[in-house]
Amino acid sequence: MSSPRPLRADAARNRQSLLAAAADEFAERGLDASVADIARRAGVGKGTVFRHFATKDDLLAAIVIDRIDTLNTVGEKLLGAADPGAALLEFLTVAAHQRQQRDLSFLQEAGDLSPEVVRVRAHMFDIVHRLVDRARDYGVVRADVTGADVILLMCAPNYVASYVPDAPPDLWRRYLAIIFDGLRPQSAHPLPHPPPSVL
Amino acid sequence: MSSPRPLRADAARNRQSLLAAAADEFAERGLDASVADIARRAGVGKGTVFRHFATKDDLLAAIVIDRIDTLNTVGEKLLGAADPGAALLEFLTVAAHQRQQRDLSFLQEAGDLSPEVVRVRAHMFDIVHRLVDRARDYGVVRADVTGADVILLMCAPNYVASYVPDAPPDLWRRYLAIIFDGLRPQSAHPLPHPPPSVL
DNA sequence: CCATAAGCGGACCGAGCGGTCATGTTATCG
DNA sequence: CGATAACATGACCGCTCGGTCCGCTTATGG
Repeated sequence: MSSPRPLRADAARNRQSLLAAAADEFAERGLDASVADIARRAGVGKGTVFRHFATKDDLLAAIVIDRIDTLNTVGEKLLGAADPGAALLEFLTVAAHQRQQRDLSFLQEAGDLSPEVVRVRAHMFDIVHRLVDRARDYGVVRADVTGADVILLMCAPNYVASYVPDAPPDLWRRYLAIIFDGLRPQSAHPLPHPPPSVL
Repeated sequence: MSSPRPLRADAARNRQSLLAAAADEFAERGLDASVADIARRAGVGKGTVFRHFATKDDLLAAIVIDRIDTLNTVGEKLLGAADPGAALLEFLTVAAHQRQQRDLSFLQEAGDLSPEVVRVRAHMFDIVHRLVDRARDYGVVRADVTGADVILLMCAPNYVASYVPDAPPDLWRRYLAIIFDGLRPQSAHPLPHPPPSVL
């Protein structure tokens, strides 16, 4: 599984610099941040980027996989929490907090996503489904909402907040709260469209 | 105000073809649809695009202005509706229905937006604020939600629905309903962040 | 300390973009 | 109908992008 030869010391350092720089750059300028800018920010040459990541998408995938993985770890723990409603809200908070400023839209760009991304993403989807099921049984999520709905709504708070020019960094919390209130049974009105089957 | 010379017949035809083609192309491929593709779709040369619209952004602006304008007309009428709650929901439905498939994100790209866009957008913002105020007084929108909140949340349903690969064209209605339920007083929990002041 | 392989850098490439322009075409009107 | 101004066209320009490649540097193990 692990590579037979460990990385050289400087190579390992550069790899970390690159991941950090890329995460920042993607966060600030969206997914069309240029590889050259990322390299400059990391203090390395452009060639070095492609030595570590065969393609720009691979670099993005590495970041995304890391984020989803830590999110999954949080999710697994929350599956055992005492209050399933608070657990779901906490999970969504961590998720939104993680991809700060800009959505990395790792769900998009269908077709050309690596098997590894597909794997961790599927794992995350499963966790969300179970968190939602528990919260629904517990009575804090309305009966007609599915895990797929929550997965889709998960990125909305960051997206919405990104529209205000100099947004305070926690503005997304406000919209997460509003959307979460929409998931509760108390205000539930009949939904005009069935949930999506896939995801 | 109006141009002194009317357009020649063929020029007027091409202009309409271009607007329609651009609207379709932007809807399908987002705002990085190429001018060349738009021209091909409209059945004209690339140079013709720039004869009618000095820049790609101007073309986008023309579409956006038209859409916001018709939305504003609907909004004005709804300001006099009997049921302010239904009026607000109807407005949001029309808004979401209009920018089908993809968000044109006319709020973004701050800085380089034409004065005309700023004008009609400001008008729309005013209408939303009044619709929300009326709905709040009527008791169908929670006390701690502002017009700015609704403006920001307005594009979310389309955004959310755009993530599912082969989404049914009306899926956004489901998420508009959920988000709208989040705006109702029945499920309101305290919001963790103040509303944005601008907009 | 040296030999060597791993790693690095940045000039370079082809593709695609928004936008321009000289040349050819056509609607319009006296 | 003919003169002319308005219009259309697509080759072309400059630019930026993701990705390549080869000559140079440097960490590493014996």
